[in-house]
Amino acid sequence: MTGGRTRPKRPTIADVAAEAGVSRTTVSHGLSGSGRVDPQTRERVRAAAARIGYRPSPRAQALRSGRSHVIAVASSMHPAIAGGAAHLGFFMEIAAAAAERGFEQGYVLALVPPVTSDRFGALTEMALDGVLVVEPSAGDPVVDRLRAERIPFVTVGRAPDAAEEDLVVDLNVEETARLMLGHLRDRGCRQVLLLVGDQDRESFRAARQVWRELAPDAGWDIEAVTAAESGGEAAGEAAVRDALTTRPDIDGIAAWVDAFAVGAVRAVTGSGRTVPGDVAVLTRYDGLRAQSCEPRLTAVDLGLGPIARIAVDLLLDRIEDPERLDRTTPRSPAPRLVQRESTAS
Amino acid sequence: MTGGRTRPKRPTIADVAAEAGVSRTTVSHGLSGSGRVDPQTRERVRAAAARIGYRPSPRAQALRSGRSHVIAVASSMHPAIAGGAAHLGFFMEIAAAAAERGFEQGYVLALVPPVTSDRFGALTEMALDGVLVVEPSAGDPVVDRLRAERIPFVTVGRAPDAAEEDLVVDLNVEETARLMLGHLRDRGCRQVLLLVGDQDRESFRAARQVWRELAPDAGWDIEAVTAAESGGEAAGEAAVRDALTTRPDIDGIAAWVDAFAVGAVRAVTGSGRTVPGDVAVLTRYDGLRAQSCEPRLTAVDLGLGPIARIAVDLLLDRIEDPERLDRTTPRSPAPRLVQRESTAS
DNA sequence: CTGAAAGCGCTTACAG
DNA sequence: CTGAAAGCGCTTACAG
Repeated sequence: MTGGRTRPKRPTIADVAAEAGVSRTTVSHGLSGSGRVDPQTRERVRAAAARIGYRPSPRAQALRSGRSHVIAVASSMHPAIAGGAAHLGFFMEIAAAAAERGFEQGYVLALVPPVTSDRFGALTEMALDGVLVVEPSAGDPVVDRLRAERIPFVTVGRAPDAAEEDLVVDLNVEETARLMLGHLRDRGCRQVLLLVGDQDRESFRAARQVWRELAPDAGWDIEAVTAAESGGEAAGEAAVRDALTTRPDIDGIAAWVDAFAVGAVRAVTGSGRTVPGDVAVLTRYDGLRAQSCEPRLTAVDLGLGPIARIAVDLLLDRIEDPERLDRTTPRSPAPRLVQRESTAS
Repeated sequence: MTGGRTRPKRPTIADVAAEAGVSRTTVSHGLSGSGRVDPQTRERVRAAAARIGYRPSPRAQALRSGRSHVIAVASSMHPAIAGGAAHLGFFMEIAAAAAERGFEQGYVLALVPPVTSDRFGALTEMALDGVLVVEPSAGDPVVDRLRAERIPFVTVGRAPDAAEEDLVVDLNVEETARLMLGHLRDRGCRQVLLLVGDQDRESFRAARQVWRELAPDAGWDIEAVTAAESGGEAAGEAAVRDALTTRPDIDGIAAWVDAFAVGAVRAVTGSGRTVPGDVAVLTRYDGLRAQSCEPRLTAVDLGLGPIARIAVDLLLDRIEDPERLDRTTPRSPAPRLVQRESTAS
């Protein structure tokens, strides 16, 4: 008993085999339930495994099976938007729900932080079985990378340049746009400013399209305005400040990004106007930003939780059967307008 | 050329060896930079690898090295608190910062959702190199599990029953308690109610202790009140409603959980009193909840981002050198009181 | 400087 | 029903 005690190595399947007096094959079958094993033998194997505290090595299983049981959620959105000052919002809400669903199914969900393109390589250095991509833009670098590396992925929201074979969970962008812009119209807004991000995303496209549909009858004639997604609240504020100078008749603002909406309120207030008295403001994503803004913002409940779950299930289907042809996606929950003070009449 | 095209298998190190006309050993050395390889040979290997699009298999590397390069962040806090209605808050703020730091270091961060104890087994079925545990309670089941499985972990905040050898990043609980309760005292509160969660956490202990220190001089004589962490805002509201009935002289409330603070404000308002006119309210964590509450809540900026980074670095040190004895932890940033309307004089 | 061989810990045809 | 053997794709002593 001289010499330091060596750290006890964790038992392997060979140890169980020795303990139970059977082969490794039989241990594997006995423990996993695959193949036919005599019930008595199986019981012996189980007991032996329990006795020595055996737990199969996930790393070995991963190599053998090609599955790491790790999925990830990624976004090409700029950190200022994806995370926000307090690192919260759209992205994290999806991540939290996806993590929960994944865990239920035996997968762990990794958070890929918003990174610059030179770090995308790292994405494929990790053993990811699949990836959820949140609101991809046209030519999204994350999507490109995933496609090139043949890593299964599902987009939450359709990329404007989505390929036929891409798996997509719809964000109901058109319906959402109708809810928002229809609300401003019904409320009687005479001149509605549309404020979207500078990336080419499907939700922005839908916003523009629906705006154009409604504009003629409603008498709206302002061009949509764009703000840098990387600019966050300040960018939204600047854009609206400029717009109000050029077009003092604006009495409604639909800001597609919640950070922009907060900036929009500041710009309106800063110009001596009131919300909603002089200008009504609403935004798409009903997160804490919308709820914490003063006044509280009318926004859309997109059902991000259920949507994230659907996306995870779809991704796991694809991972577990990469050849399946069925690409029908369960319907996403319908978006719902949550009216608050910012558009009160 | 009959038969369907078979899916091209991704190249392995053997393919590179063949392409470059060297052994697998040399490819491995050449690509990783380990061992000595003739520069010319190395270049040939690099070129061959690039030509056939070789990427080392992370799963094989994981088995060989025992490192999956996946770390996780977990919490035993109840979902209602850890996640909250919109799935945000304390936990996610730490997760976001930790994910960023981990990614920089070549690790991916997984989100372990708040789960019931019967699912903790799943924790060890995943190939995790290490885990960050957020604010463990005494007897925390996640910590127990990790210890039993010898999985490296770092706690963010000290467990009341932390072992000597545990790695801990301090949350400065005592300093935080002094900031909060000192502020209420300095503001002139005559009777301060302390509201903490029903789990045994270090931060709650510090709150009680500092309260007891200040109470004699300040003339405070109410026992601290506890609310079920699983009850969220409603639990906080109920607890404060009861307290106000028994002790109508309460003019200050320090709610250690932000959800409780929101409930506290409701209870105060619901009793016909005003915040901060009749009762001042403050809370520990300065998240969106504190900022979005009406009125906005005085709270403490704990520096969760920097703290999460420190925790990740500590965890990776431990993972990469499990035997190291040095347990000194970098100092966490000092907490800072953020004064808002809820405690205005 | 280069390579043959062992081995990380499993699972899965394949024989018996 | 049970087991010997191959193999997933690497890396690392060890020889040469």
